[in-house]
Amino acid sequence: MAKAKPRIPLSPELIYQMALEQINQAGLEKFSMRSLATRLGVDPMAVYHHIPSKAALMEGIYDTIFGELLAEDQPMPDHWQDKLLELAHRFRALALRHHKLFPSLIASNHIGHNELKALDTLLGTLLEAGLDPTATVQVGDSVFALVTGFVILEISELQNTTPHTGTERLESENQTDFINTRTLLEPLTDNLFRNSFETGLQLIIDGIKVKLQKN
Amino acid sequence: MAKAKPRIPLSPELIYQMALEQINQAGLEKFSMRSLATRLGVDPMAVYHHIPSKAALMEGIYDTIFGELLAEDQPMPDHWQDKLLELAHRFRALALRHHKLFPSLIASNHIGHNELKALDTLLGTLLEAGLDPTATVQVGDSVFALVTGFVILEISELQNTTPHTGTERLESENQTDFINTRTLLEPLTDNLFRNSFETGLQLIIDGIKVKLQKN
DNA sequence: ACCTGAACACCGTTCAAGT
DNA sequence: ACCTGAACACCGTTCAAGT
Repeated sequence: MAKAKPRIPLSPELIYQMALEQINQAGLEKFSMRSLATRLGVDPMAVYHHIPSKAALMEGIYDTIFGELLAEDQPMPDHWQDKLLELAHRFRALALRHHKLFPSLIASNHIGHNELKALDTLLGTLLEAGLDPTATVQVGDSVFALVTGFVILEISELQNTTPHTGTERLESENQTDFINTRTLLEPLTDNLFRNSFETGLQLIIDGIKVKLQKN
Repeated sequence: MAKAKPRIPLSPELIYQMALEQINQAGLEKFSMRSLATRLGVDPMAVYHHIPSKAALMEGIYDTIFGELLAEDQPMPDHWQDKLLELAHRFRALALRHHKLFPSLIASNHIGHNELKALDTLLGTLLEAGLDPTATVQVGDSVFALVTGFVILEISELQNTTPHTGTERLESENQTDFINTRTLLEPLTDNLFRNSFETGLQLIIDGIKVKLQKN
């Protein structure tokens, strides 16, 4: 439990890193400016000399993890479809890696530098595909919405430790209700959202192709 | 500022209603068990005799607002495409009506009775369209993810009072960066997400049609 | 320049007590 | 049965003081 005192003096980057570690280990609920200071081996208020508020700290953390998205070793593929899939998969991997933080990131309304960079890459990819400017923005929003929605869904299940749309939840309901949900869910077992994610991406890609043919 | 004392004694339903009113007026940040009690004209701890914890209170509120989804006067249309669009539009309207609450609702991992009911209706609609069971679940997840992601995006913008993906945000960045985002966003002005939402839904509907033709 | 420590105005929740 | 009020163990943040 004892933490080594930091040889290096405090810096925003170090603080973001330590905060991230703590959230990954103990969860968001246990995370506070005070508990972070304890982990840093420092007075509760020392952090305020580097970061003005808890809100600013959170935004810094969000931007830090978004930095992982485009800083990966693998190069981006050439074709727009592959590029789109690659971006989506990286986003999903990022979200699952930081699943304790992600819901609050999504709920936050601040868009950081690195998130903007990722969005720009997405828009560029759709332009390459041949969409006109208006369509690019609208499809870009759709892709972003789909991917964001999926990771939220998936993380929500992850925390529940119940498979898919709440099978346990379902059992507490009247046996004759939710007939569709019941009959459809039972045959399926694992990797449900992974498969749905791929299906959803393909759905949008097919939709884009329909859109491209119309022009 | 003075609140009338409740003639009716406390009940979970009354508490949910008052909590919802307070959140709509003052926002989630100002909302607390203590401020709620003040509004109810009651001791801070009185609420605990009806609802065991703040977490349970929030879940109750979430379920209350989901109840609005299927309790509307208009009947559901017949054709699966119209039904899907109707459900999506109702969900969006619900989310915007309760935009101060919705991000935390999305982040919450509990699925309530009324939310499950809405999901069941969605799955039934896709079955009617002619999808097989596996496809129904996967497409259902996709629709849910898309719609959820969109309202999150839209609410996030709403709170920013900056149009779309952060135009103000963009101005604080280096002028030569984010070239795609810059050139695409400038010609567009209002109702951006509304249009993107319709485009996204059409994208998925077209994708579903492609899927149906494959069988 | 950087960190400390007391203090302020809050939280959610427990528990014994009142009616 | 239903509500109260003091108390506990926390929060984020301000500010004057230390080195």
